Amino acid sequence: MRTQELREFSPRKTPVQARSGVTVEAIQEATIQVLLEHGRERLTTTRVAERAGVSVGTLYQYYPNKRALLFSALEQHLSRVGDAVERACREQLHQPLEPMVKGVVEAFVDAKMERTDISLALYSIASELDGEVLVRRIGTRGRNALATMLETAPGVRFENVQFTVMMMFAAITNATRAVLESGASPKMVRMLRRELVLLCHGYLACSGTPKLE
Amino acid sequence: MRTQELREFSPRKTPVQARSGVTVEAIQEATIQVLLEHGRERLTTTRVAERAGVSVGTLYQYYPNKRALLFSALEQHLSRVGDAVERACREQLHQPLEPMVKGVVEAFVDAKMERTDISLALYSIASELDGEVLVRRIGTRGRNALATMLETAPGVRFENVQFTVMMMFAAITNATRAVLESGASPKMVRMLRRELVLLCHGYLACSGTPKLE
DNA sequence: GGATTAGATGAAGAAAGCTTCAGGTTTGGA
DNA sequence: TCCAAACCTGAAGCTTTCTTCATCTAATCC
Repeated sequence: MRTQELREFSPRKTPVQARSGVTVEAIQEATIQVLLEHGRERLTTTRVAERAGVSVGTLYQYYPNKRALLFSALEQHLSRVGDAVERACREQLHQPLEPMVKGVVEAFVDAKMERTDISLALYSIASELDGEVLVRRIGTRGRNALATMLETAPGVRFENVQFTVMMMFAAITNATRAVLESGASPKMVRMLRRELVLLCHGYLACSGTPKLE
Repeated sequence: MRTQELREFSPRKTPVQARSGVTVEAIQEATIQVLLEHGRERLTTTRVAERAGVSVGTLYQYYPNKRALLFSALEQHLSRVGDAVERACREQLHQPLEPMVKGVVEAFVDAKMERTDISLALYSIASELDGEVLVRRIGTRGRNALATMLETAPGVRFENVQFTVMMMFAAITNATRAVLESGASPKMVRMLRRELVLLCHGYLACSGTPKLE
């Protein structure tokens, strides 16, 4: 499954000359734009190509099929966010709960808000069959990093870290989504950051039990 | 938009005889089954009809088009959940925070778990263009009920109830979704209930400020 | 029991979109 | 300058799916 998936979605040709590099980037950007403007239902390869200023044939030289196009967009975005979260978790090892939460929330929200248009556009394709796989894969990566981090928190122990992390992760991702979908004004984003820290920290404080070192 | 939407999605014919009532129910059930088995991408009207044991023509006598079929399924489910939440909120007016949270969480989780297959199947179509509208509409209903309830909590005041509720709502819905998507074993569901109460109550306790009556 | 209405059928028309491929253009090195 | 490789084009084939409608069967009422 894994190999087949890679074969089905891997690019046909890697850009060599500069112009094709430009072309691929134009296609990627056009994918997002079309997704935002017309929605997933009405995203067609022809329309994406048109928007990118190239012909359909060109699109098919770099992506073996339509799903690969969407898959690639989602993959790029998700791994960027996943990396940011993992990095934040690594940096907060052995810190007290509060900075841990703050670091992770900050990293996640920042990563999502860097390109709000991309984040928004991709929600709709994340529910596609192949998208789900990616979301789950990267989600697991993030949750594992979170769990590992939490276990190093001094003075606290969690009964079931996996579950606790799942709850926290669900809250963080969906609250961020809600803010994105309601416009993501700077004020909203500021509130989101603050309230997410409150929520997660409050939860962890209730959920964890004191531990004697 | 509202009228047109109603026209486009409203049934063509209302069942009169008993046998057609059975037919419509079979179609509704088949929709869920096909959604679960094949996914939204490969849900076709022909397949649904086949699964329901009727012909396509019959399906089209009760639903003007494919989207109406999905819309109807989602609508039924969402309003059932929405009603449950509204009822719970009404019942907990003027109660302390803890029972409020408990009541709402219980009601929501119960409603979602009553038919886990339906809940699961519908996530994929909630992101359809028309689905989003419904989700938002019912979501707003739920959030308003929650806000109204919270404002009657004795001894607490919230700076920005709307935002607080949005956070809580996002956490509740997505944590439930995560549990559903990972199988929703009875043990998991029990933990979900408990942890959601912890999370929400912890958050509200941190977020609210004491109020002198 | 005959007429009227409700319900069911499924082949076929129509539309839409994905993908290919034969042939053209541009680039860059020899 | 010339050629091979990289790149681009877009009309057309192919497939898939939605939706209709002429026709048939079953139920209901008088």
